[in-house]
Amino acid sequence: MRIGELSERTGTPRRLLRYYEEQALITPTRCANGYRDYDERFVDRVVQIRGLLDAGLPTRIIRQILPCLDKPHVIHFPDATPEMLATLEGELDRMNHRIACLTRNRDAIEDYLEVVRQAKAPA
Amino acid sequence: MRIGELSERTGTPRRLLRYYEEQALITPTRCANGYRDYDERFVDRVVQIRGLLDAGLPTRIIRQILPCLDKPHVIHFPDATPEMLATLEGELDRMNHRIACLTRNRDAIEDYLEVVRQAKAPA
DNA sequence: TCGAACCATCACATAGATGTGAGGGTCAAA
DNA sequence: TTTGACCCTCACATCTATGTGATGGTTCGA
Repeated sequence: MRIGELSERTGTPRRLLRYYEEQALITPTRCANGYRDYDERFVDRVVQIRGLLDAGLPTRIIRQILPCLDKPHVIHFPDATPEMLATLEGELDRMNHRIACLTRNRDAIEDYLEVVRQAKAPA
Repeated sequence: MRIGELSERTGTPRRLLRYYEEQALITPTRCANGYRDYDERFVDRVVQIRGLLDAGLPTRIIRQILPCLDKPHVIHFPDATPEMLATLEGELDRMNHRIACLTRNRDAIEDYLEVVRQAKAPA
């Protein structure tokens, strides 16, 4: 599929699809005429990238963790250098912090909304 | 306490403590000489702000949710306008998405590391 | 064959969080 | 009283993710 369709199906501006490519997060092939050519798998990939960006991860980190997220890990054994693994463990840590922080605050907001609703409903 | 101590205790550059104030996330009092004066509660507050920023929330949103996170909700009933509540529900939603996305990817990274360790250990 | 609707690259602009430094007060301890 | 370590307020710089538009090529149906 071409960039326009991927853009529509992922709700992502074309500009950003090109940007993600520039950041080496996705690597579409090219048609004879130079148009980018994306296969189906890019849909999920892009959604995932956007989710991670939205969660505060920079492209630099996303670029590092994306290869680990493809189903058959087997292929990626060789390129797992010790520094790479250390980076990943560090990111894992930071992600856990993020999750904890978000969860804590989400729960607090939920509590708040709950209390407010209680106060309004019986009025 | 003054800005320097708060900075050290929270690991936050002074510059940012002033920025958070400018963004109305914290409102320290002032000493007679113009120095900012923070009480104990600002330590947790700043840590919380940083956590939320790190998790991808902009100051604009953080400013809105912070008041809901103080323990006695009771005080904040009156200022809960319908739009405000709608905003909060929307943010709740986005936070849940973020949490889901982060959790999914964290688990995937964990799996990956697990597999890599399995492959290295018995070698 | 022409126009609409795609696509390409390039470049400049913006917004938010943060870095850095200039120029200048305050205050306590030597 | 001077020095060093604080503090203040600007103001400009930087980085990352985005917006926007200029300029031009490709394709396809009227």
